[in-house]
Amino acid sequence: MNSNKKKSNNSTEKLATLADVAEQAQVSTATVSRCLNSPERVDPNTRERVFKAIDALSYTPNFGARAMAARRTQTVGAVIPTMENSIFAKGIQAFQEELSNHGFTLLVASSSYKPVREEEQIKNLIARGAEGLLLIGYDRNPVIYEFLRNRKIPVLVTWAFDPSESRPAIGFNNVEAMNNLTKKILELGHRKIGFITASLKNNDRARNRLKGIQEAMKKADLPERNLQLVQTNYSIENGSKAFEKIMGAEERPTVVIGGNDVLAVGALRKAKEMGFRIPYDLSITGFDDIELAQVVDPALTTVHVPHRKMGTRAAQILVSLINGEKFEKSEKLQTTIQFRGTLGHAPH
Amino acid sequence: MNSNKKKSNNSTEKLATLADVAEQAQVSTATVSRCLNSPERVDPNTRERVFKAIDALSYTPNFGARAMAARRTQTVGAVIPTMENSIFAKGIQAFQEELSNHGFTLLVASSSYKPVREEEQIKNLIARGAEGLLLIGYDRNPVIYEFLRNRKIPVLVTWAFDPSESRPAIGFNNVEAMNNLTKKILELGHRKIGFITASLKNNDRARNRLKGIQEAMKKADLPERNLQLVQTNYSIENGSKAFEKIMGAEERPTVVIGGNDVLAVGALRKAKEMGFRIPYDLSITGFDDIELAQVVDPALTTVHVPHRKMGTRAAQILVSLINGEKFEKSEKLQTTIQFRGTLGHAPH
DNA sequence: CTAGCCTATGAAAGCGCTTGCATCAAAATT
DNA sequence: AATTTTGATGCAAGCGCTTTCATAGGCTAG
Repeated sequence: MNSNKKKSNNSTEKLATLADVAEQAQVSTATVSRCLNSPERVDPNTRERVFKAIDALSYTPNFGARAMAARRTQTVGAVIPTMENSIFAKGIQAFQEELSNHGFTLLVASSSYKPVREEEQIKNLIARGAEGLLLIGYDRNPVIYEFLRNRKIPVLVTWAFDPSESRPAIGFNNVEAMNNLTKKILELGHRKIGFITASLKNNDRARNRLKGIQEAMKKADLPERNLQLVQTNYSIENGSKAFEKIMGAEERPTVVIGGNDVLAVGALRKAKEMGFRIPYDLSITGFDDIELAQVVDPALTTVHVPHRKMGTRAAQILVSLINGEKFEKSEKLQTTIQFRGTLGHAPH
Repeated sequence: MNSNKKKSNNSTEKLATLADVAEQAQVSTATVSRCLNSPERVDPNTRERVFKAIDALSYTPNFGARAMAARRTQTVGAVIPTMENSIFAKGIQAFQEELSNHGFTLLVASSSYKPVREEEQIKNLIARGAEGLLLIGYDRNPVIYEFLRNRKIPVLVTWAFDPSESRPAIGFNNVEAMNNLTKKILELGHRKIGFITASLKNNDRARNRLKGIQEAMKKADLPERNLQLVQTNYSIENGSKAFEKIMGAEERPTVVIGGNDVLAVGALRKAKEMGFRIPYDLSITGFDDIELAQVVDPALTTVHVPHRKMGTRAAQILVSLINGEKFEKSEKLQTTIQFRGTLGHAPH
């Protein structure tokens, strides 16, 4: 039946391809391709014919084929721990906006704070052609870094900046940020501290925040047992539970530091439920300064992180890395303490 | 934007391909491919050799090539209005989890509530091989639906259920949900209502929520002018501003309904700032029941939406649609009113 | 022993695009 | 008028994979 080489284009059967467009517009596929990728290189008349054909067939390019032929995808990937709360939302939003200014598309995936899942997602993004990767924090299996290095995929670490690490990063110094906050807390007379943190395992940011607290306490000659810490997953509910646990202990702290705002807000809620008057009976602090922090009552004293700026710069750096520009020095962003209503003097 | 620079030499050595693996393992590419896709069809000894080679070369498949050859991507796309607040987060999370149970990958994109942007994103997802699409709400350019129909891409509408629409959907009835809430509000004696909503344009959910309010008011013989409405973009800040505006009017309402929790929380914050005692002087309600709602003080009375369930079912339905199963009846999920602390009797 | 059937594998034809090189007519230069 | 340059286009070779079809042995059954 089909001895004819030219396939008759039955438009209800298959999707239009570049070749179909070419045929319809009476040009070669090369020309159609050029219309799409560098329109200025084709004659206006031809161009018009081609676009008309594209329209008529409601053709859309096939990304996979394009990527394969051009060996370029113009996409970068990001793996964030979670999308469920908005900790990363603002930064990623800015990242994405800036990326698109540079003609790149962002693919986001989330790892649920699980290293294995992160690894899967990284591979998946690579398979999908990500030309660069944004990763949160430094801490992950070296094998993965090696893998990425072999593939020559630029990686930018963010949400953290550690002067002792050499790989490209843009973020803030978690030790320092928490250290500053703790100093402030100690100045206010607090001597017993509770700390609700994410699991310290596989999480350099959480570990460094802890370190910041410990260093400040040490400097103030406070013994380690004055720090009571509980690890839990990030969620308001878990923050509440952790708070209960801390307050169930023999010697109650006068201040509870949340490893992030979500945890702190959970603690705050439970504290109010339990009848604590914040900040008179007890102080609470957070970290990140997400919207949540401004909305609770009293509003949360927290460490402000320049999310948007971080995202924007991250995009710029990653793009330049992809374009083969030389390794720029990692960038440290400044955090500030955002004083609001939940931090006060230690009760008498 | 690019290209006036010499391209960086980033590949002296190339990445391992299927062919490389084949050579290394002394088999044909067909066999390697089979090892990857249906291992049971190749001899255990051969298989072992192949996997050893894969490992040795740290080979990873190229998604684009695979997609092109197999004409199958096992991915679905979703376009949500925003990632910035967590309105869609929970549902999408569940959607994604269920999808991966079925061997599918999710690609998410956000439209910032802009139709044009949504259209772009839809095309982008299609170009990337999405085999099915999850879209929020019904309201969009028919051309887009037509486009999708031509391409035979199943589309599932969610976050809304409208009995008068015929396309597949899973969600809740926005009219009804808001109608129920309003009835409750009227029962409490309120007669003047403020409504802060997202822009009604291009947003059937917002329009239907409004409709729900109007119908309830009509039934109670309240004139239209008893409803004061302001449209704004979703953000806490905008909620606050809108609230101010409403309260600046001549006749103040005794209850302010937020089109969603984010707006309601903004209103609540401003209300407290302005000295209103909630709910004694004024009632406020939200919609969605996101975490935010539980955390403010007083906690927000809102319409609870079964986010996770919606996401999970959406995944199941979409997968079955992709597998060519026949159009199932759209599914309506039940919303409930979540009474908390911000709704009370109208001040006398 | 031979026909018939598996099973494990390979050869090769695409999938839909980009791009280097070749071509050719028209414009610019001599 | 002859030559060179330029601009617009086509040809065809891949890009890295899957999959049909063919083939070669090894078994089973008669």
